[in-house]
Amino acid sequence: MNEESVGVEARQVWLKRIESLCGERGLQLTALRRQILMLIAGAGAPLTAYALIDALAQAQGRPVAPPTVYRTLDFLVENGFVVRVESRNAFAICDAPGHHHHGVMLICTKCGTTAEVDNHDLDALLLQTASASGFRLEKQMVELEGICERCERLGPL
Amino acid sequence: MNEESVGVEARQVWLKRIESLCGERGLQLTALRRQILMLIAGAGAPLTAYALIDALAQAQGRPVAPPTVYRTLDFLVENGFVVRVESRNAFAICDAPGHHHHGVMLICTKCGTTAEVDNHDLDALLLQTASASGFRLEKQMVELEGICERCERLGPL
DNA sequence: TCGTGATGTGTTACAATATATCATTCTAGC
DNA sequence: GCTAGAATGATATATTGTAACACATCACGA
Repeated sequence: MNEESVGVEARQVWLKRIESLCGERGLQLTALRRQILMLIAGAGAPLTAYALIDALAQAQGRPVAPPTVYRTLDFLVENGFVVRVESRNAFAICDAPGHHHHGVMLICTKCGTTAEVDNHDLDALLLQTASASGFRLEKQMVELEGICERCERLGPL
Repeated sequence: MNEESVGVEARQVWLKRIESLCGERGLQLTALRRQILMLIAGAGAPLTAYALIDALAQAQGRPVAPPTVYRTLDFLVENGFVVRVESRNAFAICDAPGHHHHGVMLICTKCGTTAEVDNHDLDALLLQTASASGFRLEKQMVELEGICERCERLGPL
């Protein structure tokens, strides 16, 4: 359906980055966590927890229970390695790993791919918008749905 | 837990506005739809579908099945009378009813209340951010979590 | 008047997403 | 090796959402 979202080499670089962050922070990048990271990175689009459960069961030849996967996802999200796409109940790689998520998620309704973009002005404006209402901002979620460039080019159908 | 989000009179005005929009557009504001609108409007915070199911069962003295409620919510969301809060799987009134939702949702993590604010600059910036990536924007979801002014004033606890 | 189609609601069954709880295993550091 | 904390396994269940079909109502033209 989709080409892979990141090339194999890019994925390796990205994983290295996460490994080193884990080193710095004293976090354990266990086999399971690594495996889930690579599954998400290798998918062309965000994966749901249950898609991961299936993929893991496939890969390991035995069932993996939901709590196991959700816990791992919690870890990955908390540490900014993965982002939860709220409007899809799915998880995507965070391509500025380690920062707490702070970007805009562009979600193509045709092919399902997502792209993350950062925009400092936008962040500032969101903060200002919140402050103007006396609201102390702690976490932002910006998800935009539409048609990605590639699908737009490929035309209708 | 919460005071009501809108006073009774304000709620009436708001319902009138929706009634007239339905008139203009040839939509039927049936008893069930009206009842669900009022339940959402009367709650201090967004309601989940199942909270509505319970409330309706209470009010009507007989069970109401999920599809009934979800269909009604679909109608209300499609027509811009209610907004779905993605990060909470819940539904809140849209206080510029009839426009397709386009605002920023401020969600207090302490008391659970939400407030909707519009910001034209923000919309423009989002559109620009999407365009810059060749993305054709169709729908935006901006949800900000934090502490609302009231909870901030009332202090820790 | 009688269809007939469009719309809204009821009902049953089930699918998909997520969490609570307790048991077990692993690992780092002593 | 021991032990405390972290990570994972396992079972059960809670929460959120849909598919599919039946029934009811109403407007409108034959």
